[in-house]
Amino acid sequence: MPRTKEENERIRQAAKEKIHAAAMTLFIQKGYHATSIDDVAKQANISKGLLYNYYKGKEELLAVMVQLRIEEVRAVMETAASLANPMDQLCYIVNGAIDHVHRNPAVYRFYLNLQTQPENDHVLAAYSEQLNQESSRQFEVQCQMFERLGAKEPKLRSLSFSAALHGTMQMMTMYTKGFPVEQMKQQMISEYCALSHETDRGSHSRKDSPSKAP
Amino acid sequence: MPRTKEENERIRQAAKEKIHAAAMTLFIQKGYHATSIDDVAKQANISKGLLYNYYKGKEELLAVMVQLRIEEVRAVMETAASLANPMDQLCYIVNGAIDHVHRNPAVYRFYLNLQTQPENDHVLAAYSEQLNQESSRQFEVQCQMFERLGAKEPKLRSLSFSAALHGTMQMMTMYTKGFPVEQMKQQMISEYCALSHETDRGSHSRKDSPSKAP
Amino acid sequence: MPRTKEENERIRQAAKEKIHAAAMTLFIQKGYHATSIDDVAKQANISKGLLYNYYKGKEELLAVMVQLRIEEVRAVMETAASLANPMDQLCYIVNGAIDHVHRNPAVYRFYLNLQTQPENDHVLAAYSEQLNQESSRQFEVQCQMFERLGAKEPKLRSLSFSAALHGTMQMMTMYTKGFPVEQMKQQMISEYCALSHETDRGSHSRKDSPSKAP
Amino acid sequence: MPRTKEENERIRQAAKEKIHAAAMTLFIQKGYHATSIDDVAKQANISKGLLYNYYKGKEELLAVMVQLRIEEVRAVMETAASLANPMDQLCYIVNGAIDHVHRNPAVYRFYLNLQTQPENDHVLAAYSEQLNQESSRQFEVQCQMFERLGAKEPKLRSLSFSAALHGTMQMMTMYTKGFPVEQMKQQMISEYCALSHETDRGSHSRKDSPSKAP
DNA sequence: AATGAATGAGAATTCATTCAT
DNA sequence: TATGAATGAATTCTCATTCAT
Repeated sequence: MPRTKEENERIRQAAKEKIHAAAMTLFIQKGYHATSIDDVAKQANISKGLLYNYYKGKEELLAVMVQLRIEEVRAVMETAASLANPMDQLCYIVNGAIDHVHRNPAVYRFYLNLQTQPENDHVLAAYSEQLNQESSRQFEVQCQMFERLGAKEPKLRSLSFSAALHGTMQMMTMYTKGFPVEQMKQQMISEYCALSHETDRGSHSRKDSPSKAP
Repeated sequence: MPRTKEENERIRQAAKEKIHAAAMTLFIQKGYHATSIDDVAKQANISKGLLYNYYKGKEELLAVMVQLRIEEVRAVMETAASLANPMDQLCYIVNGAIDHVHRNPAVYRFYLNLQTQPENDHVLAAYSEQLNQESSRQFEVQCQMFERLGAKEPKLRSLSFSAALHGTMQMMTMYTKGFPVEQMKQQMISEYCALSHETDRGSHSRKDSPSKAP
Repeated sequence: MPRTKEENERIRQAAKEKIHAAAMTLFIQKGYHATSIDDVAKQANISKGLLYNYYKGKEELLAVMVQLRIEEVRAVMETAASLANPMDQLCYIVNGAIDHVHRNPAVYRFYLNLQTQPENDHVLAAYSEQLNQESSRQFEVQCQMFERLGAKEPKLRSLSFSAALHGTMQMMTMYTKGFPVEQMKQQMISEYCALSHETDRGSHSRKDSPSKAP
Repeated sequence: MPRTKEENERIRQAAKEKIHAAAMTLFIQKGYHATSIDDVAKQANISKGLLYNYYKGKEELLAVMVQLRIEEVRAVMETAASLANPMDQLCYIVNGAIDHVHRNPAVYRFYLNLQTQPENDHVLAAYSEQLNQESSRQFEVQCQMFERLGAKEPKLRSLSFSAALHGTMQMMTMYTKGFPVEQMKQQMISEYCALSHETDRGSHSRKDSPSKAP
């Protein structure tokens, strides 16, 4: 007697999940190029053939990872956007991003690595591009937050915020031990997530520093 | 008649230089993995065999690039360190770094990619590590600059500066067109390269933001 | 309640037939090598597993096709042989063969392809051989027809007839459109299926053409 | 010291020839599908890698064979066409074709096998098509020969001739031993390569046999 | 009888590296 | 010094076949 449709579906999903998890582990650990399909199959405890039953090839495994990442990031932004006021929203972003990298630096490292792939690497460029596009989309949302916050030049402010945030995360992946996570978070928050901030500093600001213009 | 020793040496150096330039061009353009030795030899207009005469293999070509990068960065830091006052020093760093990325985003992108290589990629990890170590060294020097500047928490300040700087450069490699380079530079400068800055802002700082504590 | 023996058998036969038809369609369409077991199962709307329940493997599907072909050809020859006079017999063969190819060139093409399989292809050679043997058997029967027809050298005449017939069919599979089917048929018939023929032409025949010697 | 350009070229040509010969031997012996690249390399006594240095893949080896075949066939037709009178031309074709198959039945068998490849086999169809096109081209030339010979319906006559010739060759590949080669050749010649032929037989021809109509 | 998940052997292809010249 | 022919290990991918359910 054959298995029921549902049971098969369950088995399929479980296998796909197992493979995907194995790929993710290895890609993050050893990198995309350094991981062979054989490695993935072995890690997932299945045969190469089965892997190909579920995924078209190595590239599709990466595609799935990228897709999931995009959804993950989008979810964070949506949660942030749903918060009542822009201060909380930005705080949420800072905390979420930094905590996430803190818990799992290799993951951020992996995606940053992917995003910095040379544009002419025909295998990876597409995924790099996808991640970049998602970043752009987030950036738009962020700009609105700074607008609501009353920033004089919300775009510039948002860019500056993103730079500081990603720079911080980048550092975290490189100097894992002893990184003053909390302090950096606090600084980001006091710098960017305070309503009064710009107004306060406005009185001292200089003409050539538009985002902090008086 | 045979060439003189000097001439031979000159020829060797020229050849090595040609090869190295070819490798650099291609690695940056297509990435390390996507570039084959054949590609490099062709780009350098020499034979594969000759390439192996000068370099032990593909990896050594990368090693040379990393070495040169380290020297380049070190030179910038030394020049900066030689300037009279910390404000100028930091200004010099900001301008140098950002202008450099602005002129050639792919180069920064390449090295950032290398630096974010997974730690278990046995081929690339060593070079990634080297770059990271050099960054650490720079960081020490930077800390001294902030110390001389009178920063209350020079280490934290330096870290924050580095984060902002690298974050900015990272963004530049991803959104090349229309990036407000000058504005971002000005902001970095007004934020970090002013003596009065911390003092000024000290009066508004909050307890939970240690780096800006009075 | 369980099915009766007969019903079971009926189901089995129906399934086998379905599978075999699917295989035949695909083999003829795409060729034996280019058709996968998966393709066949899908075309037959059954599972791979069931296919293996009925047939030992891909090769057996081919064996069945070959067997059926042999029976088909044999039936034609038997019908022909049952006709009253050799003229009708040969006419029947010509008409039957050419019409069949005309209606379905791909089928003849397929079997011709199989028959021209290199002898050392261990998978297909056996089937190629079987078809050839059947051809030999037919040839014997044909020879008798030419004998009854009064041909001077029945074997040679039969060979010539077979060559002309198979040559015509071969051409038909290669130039489907615009092939002068009826004219070719008529020519074959007037050349080979007339009692008077050889006698008639005998008067002009030359010494070096033994089969047409008076 | 490197080899001279010429020497390299010689080496390259020799290797290509060796590979091509090996491929040809095996393809003819075991068939295209049953021959692996490994087989070819082994037969040629070289490494797989070298094979790929010279040929893009298995398919290109086939392409070369097809190309050579086309040239070979074309050369025969050109020589034939250069003969003084159509009788000699057709004689030359008959003798050339049949002798060739007689000496090497497997070769004709191979190309016939290729030409009868199912049209939907995407790998082989293109080559099958090429051979067919070349056959068409030859057919045109042949028609002119029959025209010069004064045939009433040169096209039909040419088709009939081709059918008889290819049919004969087909038979030869299937019943190698004891095939009455010379007799068949003589018959073809007396049937098709005689000026008087059609006129002679014209008196007996029947209405329904257009190519032999008076 | 029926299913399709799972296997693994085998095929094609790439490419860093070596070596004879 | 300089060349490029030659190698073979590593990798991706396919598919006939098995087997638990």
